[in-house]
Amino acid sequence: MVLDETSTSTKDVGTAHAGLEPHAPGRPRDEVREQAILDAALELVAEVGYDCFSMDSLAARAHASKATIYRRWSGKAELVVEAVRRRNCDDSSITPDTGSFRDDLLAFLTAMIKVVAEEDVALLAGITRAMRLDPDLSELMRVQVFERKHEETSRLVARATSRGELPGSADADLLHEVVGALVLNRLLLTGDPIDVDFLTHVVDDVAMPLLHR
Amino acid sequence: MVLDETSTSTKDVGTAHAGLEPHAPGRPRDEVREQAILDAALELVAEVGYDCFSMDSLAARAHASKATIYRRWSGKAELVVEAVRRRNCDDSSITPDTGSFRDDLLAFLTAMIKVVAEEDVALLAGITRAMRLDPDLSELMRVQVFERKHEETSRLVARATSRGELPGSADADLLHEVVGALVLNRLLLTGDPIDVDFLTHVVDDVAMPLLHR
Amino acid sequence: MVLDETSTSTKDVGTAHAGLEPHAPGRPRDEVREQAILDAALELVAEVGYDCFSMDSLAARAHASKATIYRRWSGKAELVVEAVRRRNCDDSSITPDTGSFRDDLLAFLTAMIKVVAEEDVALLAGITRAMRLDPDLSELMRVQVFERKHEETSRLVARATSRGELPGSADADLLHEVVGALVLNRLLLTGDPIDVDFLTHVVDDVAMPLLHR
Amino acid sequence: MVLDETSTSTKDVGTAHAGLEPHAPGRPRDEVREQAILDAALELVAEVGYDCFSMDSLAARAHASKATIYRRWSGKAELVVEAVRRRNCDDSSITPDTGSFRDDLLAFLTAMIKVVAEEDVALLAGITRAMRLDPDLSELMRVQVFERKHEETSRLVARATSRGELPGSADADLLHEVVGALVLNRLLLTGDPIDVDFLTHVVDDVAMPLLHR
DNA sequence: TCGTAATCGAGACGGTACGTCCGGTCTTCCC
DNA sequence: GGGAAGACCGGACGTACCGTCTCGATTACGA
Repeated sequence: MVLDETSTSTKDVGTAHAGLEPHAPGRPRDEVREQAILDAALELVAEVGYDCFSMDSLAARAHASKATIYRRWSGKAELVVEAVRRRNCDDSSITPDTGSFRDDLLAFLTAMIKVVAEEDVALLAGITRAMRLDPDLSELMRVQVFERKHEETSRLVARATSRGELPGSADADLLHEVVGALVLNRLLLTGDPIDVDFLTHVVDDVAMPLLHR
Repeated sequence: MVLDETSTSTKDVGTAHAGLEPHAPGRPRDEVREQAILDAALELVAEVGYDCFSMDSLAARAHASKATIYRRWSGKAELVVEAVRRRNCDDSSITPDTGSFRDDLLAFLTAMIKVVAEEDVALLAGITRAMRLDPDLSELMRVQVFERKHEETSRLVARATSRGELPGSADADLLHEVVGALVLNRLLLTGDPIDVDFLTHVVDDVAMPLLHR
Repeated sequence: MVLDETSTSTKDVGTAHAGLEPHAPGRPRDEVREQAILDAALELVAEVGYDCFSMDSLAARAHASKATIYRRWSGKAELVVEAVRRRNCDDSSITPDTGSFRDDLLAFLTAMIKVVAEEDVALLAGITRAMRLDPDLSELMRVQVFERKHEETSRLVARATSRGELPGSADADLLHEVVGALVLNRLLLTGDPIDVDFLTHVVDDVAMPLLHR
Repeated sequence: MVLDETSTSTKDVGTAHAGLEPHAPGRPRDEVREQAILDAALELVAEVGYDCFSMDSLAARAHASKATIYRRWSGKAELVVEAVRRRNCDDSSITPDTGSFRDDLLAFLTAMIKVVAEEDVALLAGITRAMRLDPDLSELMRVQVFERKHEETSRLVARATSRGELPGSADADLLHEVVGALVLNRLLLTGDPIDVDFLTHVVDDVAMPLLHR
């Protein structure tokens, strides 16, 4: 399975190199256990932070033994990175189309917030320091949490431009940068809630003016 | 001085009721040691993060005994909070006046960056998770790092408005929010350098358009 | 052998109830570590003395963690005593046979002194206080240092009695008690050297008169 | 300097060897404090034992500062020794005279035991190690605890000799050595109680036979 | 009547060791 | 292979004592 490729991560020793493997001796690993461990890892990072989460507590929460964990990953860092990478990405958020770019953007942001909220911000807060030490983890996290929305933002802007709602100079990248920054600012620094009022403020006071020149 | 008010922090017993205090018996606490400990604490939080810094390493770095530390603070949390609160705030940054609001803003941001940079971002990253658990610490940190610039930003905008450079509708609070968010975004999430190019981008692509409507 | 009984000392839980023990769960204790710790303890006691040796230095020298040490022994005293108890007891001191009881006794005491000397007296002095708090410890130490010689003393006296050198009333226990006491007196109280002159004095002025009535 | 004289303390109680001493400048030491400290030290040793009593607790109980203590004695051992040395030696133990040497000796030992018991043995045990490091201390302790009885023993023996109860060869020194050793042996090593049975054993099985040849 | 100098109680100081606990890893059982 | 249990090393924890130092206050001289 390709799964092995991902799971063994970076320093994969190259065990599963074919596909017709005659089936390794002994009992095969339980994929269910693997996923349970990764899920528990994400929960714990969100709850207590990267530095403070222990393999003991992970084992307890995932109902797995520490031996089972260390059989798959070499340590905490590798485990967390893979957990972040494999997060369930149900980007089922269909780009809305209300006919008005402003309303589309507001709807999109509202939907996004539901996904990012609490869950991600805790993860982000828990992993902030680790990110500063590991550029790969940093990049991964950034892409995971924010970059996914980039493409959709571009789609939204392009559609509005083609409809003549926005001028050709409208910069989707800038929009993405600024909106993302404002959201992050609330999430990590001020701690104020991310609600409809805030999003309306973002859209009307920042996004729209910027896109119209 | 108000400083005394703040410095005696949380557990101020309220002894200092005048200035003629009858003076406690025994050898007085050494303020120098206190400051050395707080300084070392900030360094350590910046270097290894809140969760990973140990009282032993703090004692070693501050050339203090653990007893001396525990005599003043009950534990790590209390100590770090006070360390953050008492940081040296040499806000000697005189508001620049080049005649052009754009240049003033750019100069101001450039100066600000020199202060915030590295020093604060490491502290911020180290303390991010702790902030989520302690709203007071969060608020403290926010004020410490960002809020101080709020007033100065307002001054800048007011001057430009009175000179007719900016319209009366120019919103200094909005400017502060957006600029701060963009900087934070770079500091914590993307990790890209905060240089002149970036600040020019912020001023010309975001700040100026927003202020002119 | 009964030796095992004694060796597990005080806190023997009594698990070894046959040989088919159902076996404790988890990783078994490492006998090698145990021995390494005991060896290091004896070295340290010899080098810096009982009271100047710290559990930290012991852990460092034995390349063991303090947890490993405290898992087995409750403290320094208990540990050192077991180290002493388990040290290789090359009681190879063959009972001498010169044909004369007096000379046999003198030779025996001389040999004994070489073993007990310095090494044990320092330990004895260091542990005296601990002995007063823990009767088991006291008994252990007493047996270690003095009781071993009891049997041999008895043998010596029995042989002399059967040869007609000593009257049937000769009391080996009394001999052992008095001689041991005199030696201890010098070791701990007066500090005078335990040399041939002293031993001769003990034999001629005390032991012989007592045995002959 | 006279300072050295006073500061070396221990072995020099009566510096006031005339009354015309040039007199040191500054405030003279308070003899009352000195005695209060020594008294408190003896109390503490009796209550918690030599090794469990701390200089802090001593300072607290004597209402003295640690500086005051360390100004006079260099450490715990020296202090305790002086406390012992200076304690009220109501050697009022009138040498008994029952008409029989055996009964006199037994009565004397019984009286002696009451004095030495518990109080001294704890001190002895606690200080054993310190004694090994400081010969002066050792000698002091030895004289304090045992030597005082030497003279009385001699008197007893002399009287019995003159009465014809004991042969002229009776050796009082030997008696003192052996009896002292046997008592010490019980006190420190075996821990068995020092009761009438034991003293009778000492007198009848050891002392009497030795004195009669 | 001062000034000097050493005392006093109180307690902070840097260190060191304590015994406990936890984290990450390894090692044994048994299924 | 998998789970459970627990030993392993390392190291941080907070406490206690050590012996020294530093306060302000006190106390005796000698000027």
